[in-house]
Amino acid sequence: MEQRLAPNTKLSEASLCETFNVGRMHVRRALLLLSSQGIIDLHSNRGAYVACPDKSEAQDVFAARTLIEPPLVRQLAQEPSEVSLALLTEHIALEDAARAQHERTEIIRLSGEFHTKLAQATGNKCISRMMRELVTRTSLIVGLFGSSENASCPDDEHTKILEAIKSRDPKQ
Amino acid sequence: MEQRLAPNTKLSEASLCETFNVGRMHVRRALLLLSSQGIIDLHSNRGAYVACPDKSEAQDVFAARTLIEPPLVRQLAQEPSEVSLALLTEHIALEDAARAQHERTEIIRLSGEFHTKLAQATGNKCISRMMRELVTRTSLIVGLFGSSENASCPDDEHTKILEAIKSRDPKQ
DNA sequence: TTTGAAAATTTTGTCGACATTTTTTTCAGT
DNA sequence: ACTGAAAAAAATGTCGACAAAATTTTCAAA
Repeated sequence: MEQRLAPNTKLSEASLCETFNVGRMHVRRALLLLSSQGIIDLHSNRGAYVACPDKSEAQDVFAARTLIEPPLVRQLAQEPSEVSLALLTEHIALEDAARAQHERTEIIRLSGEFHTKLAQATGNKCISRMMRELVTRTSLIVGLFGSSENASCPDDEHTKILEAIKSRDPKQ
Repeated sequence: MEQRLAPNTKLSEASLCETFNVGRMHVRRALLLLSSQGIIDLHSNRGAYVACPDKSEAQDVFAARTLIEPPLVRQLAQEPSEVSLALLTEHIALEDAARAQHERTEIIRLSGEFHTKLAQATGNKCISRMMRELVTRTSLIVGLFGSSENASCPDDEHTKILEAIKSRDPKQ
C-alpha cells in the first residue's frame, strides 16, 4: 500500500472500487482518462494495465522532451517573469533540501516537477499540460528501465538552467 | 447536417445518441475524451459545449506550435526518411489539386493535415499525437477568429518547408 | 405587461442488473 | 500425472431505471 505499482500490473475495476470507495462508473472514467494519457493501457474486455512502454515508446517520450525543452528554456530566457524565477529558485531549494537528506524518492519526484514548473513558467497552459504528461510518462519509464542512478538530471543541471535563464543566455 | 458546429453549441447527450444511434454510455465516453483534448468543455450538471477558446487560450495554442514546429522541421531535416518525404510530397500534390479547384474547405483541412503528417514523419508517436491535438485545436480557433483568408499557411509555405528538409537546410 | 415563485419538464449523474467475454477451475480420458 | 474440453467463476461491457440538478413553463400578484 506504499509500493509503486509495477508496469503491467492489472488494475481491476472491482479492487479499485473497493480501494477508493467509489462506484464502478467513477473508476471507469478515471481509467479512460489515464489511458488517454498513456499511463495505463486498456485492453478491450480484458481490463486496465499499468503501461509498460517498450524501448520505442520510451525513446519517443525522451525525443519529444529533447525536442521541446531547449526551445522552451530559450523562450523563458527571452522574457522571464520575476514571479516565475522566484518559484523556480524556491523549487531548487526544495530539491537541495531533499538531496541533503538523501530522500531518494522525493528527489526524483521534485526533479520531475522542476521541468513541469519550467513549462508552467511560460504561462502557457497548452505547453504546461504537454510537459506534465511527458514528465509523468518519463517517471513511468524511469521506473522501468531506470538505472537507479541517473534517474534524474545531474544535481546541478537545474541550477544551471535557471542561471542560463536569468542571464538571458539562449542555450541549455 | 453539413454545417460545422459553432463554438458554444450545446451537445446534449440525447441528441447525440439519436444522431449516432448509440447508447448514452458511448456518447459520454466520447465527450469525456473530447474534453480531455480541449475540443469541448464539460460543465458539471450542465452538459457539453463546443469549446470556445478565448484569446488567451488561442495564443497558447499558437505559441505551442511556434515552439514545437521549428525544432520539429529541423530534426526532420537532419535525417529525413525517403518514405516520409514521398508522403509529404504526395500530400502537397493533394493540396495543389484542391487549390486548383478552389475547394476552400478541403484546402484548409489538408493544410492542417500537412502539419500532422510532418509530425508523423518523425516516426515519433508522442510528437504525432501532440501535433494532431494542436492542429485540431487550431482548426477550432481559426473557425472562431479566423480571418477567412489567412486560415491556412501561405500557398507555398509547405513546399518551402519540404524543400528545406530535402536540402538539409536547418531553418524554417 | 412584467415579475417572480412554484410546478413541470428536460437533462445530466449514478447505481444496479443483466449480457458477454475472459479467466479459472473441475474433471474425465488417456 | 498430464491434457484438454466442459463447467464455473469472475471480470468487463451495456443498458435501463431512478436520483439529482438545471432549465423551461406556468400562472398568480403587482
